[in-house]
Amino acid sequence: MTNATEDLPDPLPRAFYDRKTESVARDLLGKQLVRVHEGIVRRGRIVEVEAYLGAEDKACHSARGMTPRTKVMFGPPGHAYVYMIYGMYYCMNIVTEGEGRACAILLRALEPLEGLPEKTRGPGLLCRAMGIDRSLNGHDLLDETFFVADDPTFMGGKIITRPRIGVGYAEEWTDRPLRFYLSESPFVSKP
DNA sequence: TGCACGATGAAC
DNA sequence: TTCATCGTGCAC
Repeated sequence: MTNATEDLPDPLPRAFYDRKTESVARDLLGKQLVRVHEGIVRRGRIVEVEAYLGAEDKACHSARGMTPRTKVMFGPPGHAYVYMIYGMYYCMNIVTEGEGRACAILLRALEPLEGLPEKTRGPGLLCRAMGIDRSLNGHDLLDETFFVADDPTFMGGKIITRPRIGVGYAEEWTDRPLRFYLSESPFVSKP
C-alpha cells in the first residue's frame, strides 16, 4: 500500500440513513466511525447513541424550527450535524430520514479501534478524540475522509434501551427510551 | 443589543 | 454540587 486510505472500508450508503431514526440508531451500534485527516487514520466502534426525532421531539434542536444552527438537520440524511455545547465541547450527530424531517442521532461513545486516545466516552470527548469540530458541520458522510462503515470484526451484542441523558427540560419526551448502547461494552459513557 | 441557558466533563 | 466557557435563540 502506498497511502493510508487504501485499506479503509466503504462508507455506508445513503439508504442506510434514510430510514426510521430508531432503526438507524440501533443499526449504528457496532459500526465504525472513520476519519482520515492530515494523513492520520482514526477509527472507533460506535457503542452508544441517542435518537432525536425531529419537530415533535421537545429534546430535539429542530423542535423550534429551522435556525442557522439546525439548518443541516433539515437537509438530506447521511450528513453530520456538529454543534458546540457549554462553550467547550462539540457534539456529533448524523442526520436521518427524509429531507425536512430534521431527525438526527447523537453519537455518545466509541470503543477506540485505531488512532484514538483512551477518552472516547461521552459526546464531548468523542469529538475531541476524533478531532471533530464545527468545520465538519454539514459534512456528507458518504465522503471517504469522514464516514461510517460496517465493521466485519464486530461480533454483535445485546442492546440496552434507556432514556436520553441531559434532556430533563423536554417534558413528556424526557423519559422516552431513545438512548441505545451495547450492554457488554466497557466504553459506554454511563451504564 | 443583552441575557439566560445548555444533547458536557471534571473537580470537590 | 459546582464550575469552566461561549454560541444560540429569543426577549426587549
